[in-house]
Amino acid sequence: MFSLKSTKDELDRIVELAKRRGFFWPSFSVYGGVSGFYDYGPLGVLLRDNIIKIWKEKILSIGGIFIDTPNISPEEVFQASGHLERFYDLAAVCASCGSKFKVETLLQDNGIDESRYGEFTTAESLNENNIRCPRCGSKFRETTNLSLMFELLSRYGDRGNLYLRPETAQGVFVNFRNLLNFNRDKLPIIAAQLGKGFRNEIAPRQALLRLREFYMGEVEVYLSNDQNFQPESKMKLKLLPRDGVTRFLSPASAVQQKIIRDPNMAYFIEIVYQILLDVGISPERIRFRQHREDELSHYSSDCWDAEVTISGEWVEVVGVADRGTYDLTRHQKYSGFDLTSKDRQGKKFIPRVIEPSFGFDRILLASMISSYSERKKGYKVLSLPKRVSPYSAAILPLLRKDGLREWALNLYSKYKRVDPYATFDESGSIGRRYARQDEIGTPYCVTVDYDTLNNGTVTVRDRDSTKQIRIKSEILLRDGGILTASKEFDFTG
RNA sequence: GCGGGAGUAGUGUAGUGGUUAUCACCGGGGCUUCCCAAGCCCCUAACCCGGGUUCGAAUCCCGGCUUCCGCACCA
Repeated sequence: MFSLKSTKDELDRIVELAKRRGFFWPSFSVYGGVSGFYDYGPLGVLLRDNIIKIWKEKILSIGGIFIDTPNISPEEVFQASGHLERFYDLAAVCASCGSKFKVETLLQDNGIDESRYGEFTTAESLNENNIRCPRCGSKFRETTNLSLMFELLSRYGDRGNLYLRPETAQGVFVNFRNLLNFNRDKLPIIAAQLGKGFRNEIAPRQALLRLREFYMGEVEVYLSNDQNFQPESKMKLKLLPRDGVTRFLSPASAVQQKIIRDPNMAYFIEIVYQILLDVGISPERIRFRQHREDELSHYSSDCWDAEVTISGEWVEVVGVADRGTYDLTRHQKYSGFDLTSKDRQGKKFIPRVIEPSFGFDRILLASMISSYSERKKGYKVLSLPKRVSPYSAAILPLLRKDGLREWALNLYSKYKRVDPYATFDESGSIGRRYARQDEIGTPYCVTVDYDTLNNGTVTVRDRDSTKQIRIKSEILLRDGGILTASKEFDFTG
């Protein structure tokens, strides 16, 4: 997965810009920092919210509903989900070199049946069976739990521990009954949740690519037993199925050709693709890769990842997993609660679940990287889609004198009432201000100049072409502000 | 978590035992300027943290933290 890295690659460049301009910063840096955590700065918050809004509106547009459940969950949930079992790796620590190895792997490497796992939970048991450190050949000192879940110190009565959720999905599963009632017993249901997930990564790295606390948007699609979803568009996308042969197909033809087995999966792959394009990731950077059998997580029977190329690596930004009936079956078993639905004949069944799971921090990074380009002498431009950019417009006085500043400030305060996503800048030369706005992706700069004083017109500069038009300033003050007005702008002249 | 590199203003850097700690960009103020990081003047701002060696440490040593590269991990 990892490959060559140039001295100053695209990830480095974006991280440098992001830190400098206030998109994101490493957390707790005044105390030396803690790896795996990043703070969003003022521009990052706006950018992230815009990206999430696009996601949310797309999910709503296909009939989705949203819920919001706690970050903290009791042990029962993760016993049922299988996370406790799968997230608790036992590791052996070498007495000599201090290296840690998963006990499970050690057993495999020593040809010991893994079902005997329970016998090898202590360093003594490993040493007695002559299992030695693969690195230096020494004995093991101890075994420790490597938990990928954050466990809270506060316990939940005598019912076990509390954990920070490693995924938001479980909150949607345990609410299945409520969701079914809400939807008047009808399937399919598209139920989504935006929230944070927490994983105690061993080696978080590469800024927002691997965080310990991150924004997820998980969509749990409960399928009915008959009519569900069919892919529609003819848009072709890059597919890399398990056979390793890359194809360029629409999801619909991929189903016909049996590249994607299930039309529901294909439909959501299509939805995911549209969202990624809408937030500004260029199609050449996107592919959908099917997981290998041995790569599938404990709950899924099929999975297609949306991957984006960043600094020459393919990075997962969305996973579209077929979770089958795994989660509801488990929760029904562990809770004793009826989590079935009824088909038209009144027969009970547990619905199958398709899950598109979005990692917004990575999507944000991919969007920035994909939008980044340089003009002359290091002049940087973020060509983010208009609706994604932190600011919709910057209002600028050409000069600070002769009443231009006052005029611009007045326009700014009126403009903020129709569109609060605007900024004002009067420092430095006009060229410098255009450069600043280009660098943070502001699509339009509105400049108040001497003609404005005479006839109330302003210039509007387009970020991508740097061309300008002149319009009456009142046009900007209509509902929707500049993003609506811009539909009638023509910068080609 | 292991092994190896590296941590100096907001950003990128120079500095190999004694410097008012370099330079550039950014940022701020002023002059100028009727549209694309122009020019001139001024200013703010840094040696990751803790111990040690030394008369003296940004510099050498130890530990921690962070970061990068590789390995492992990424349910």
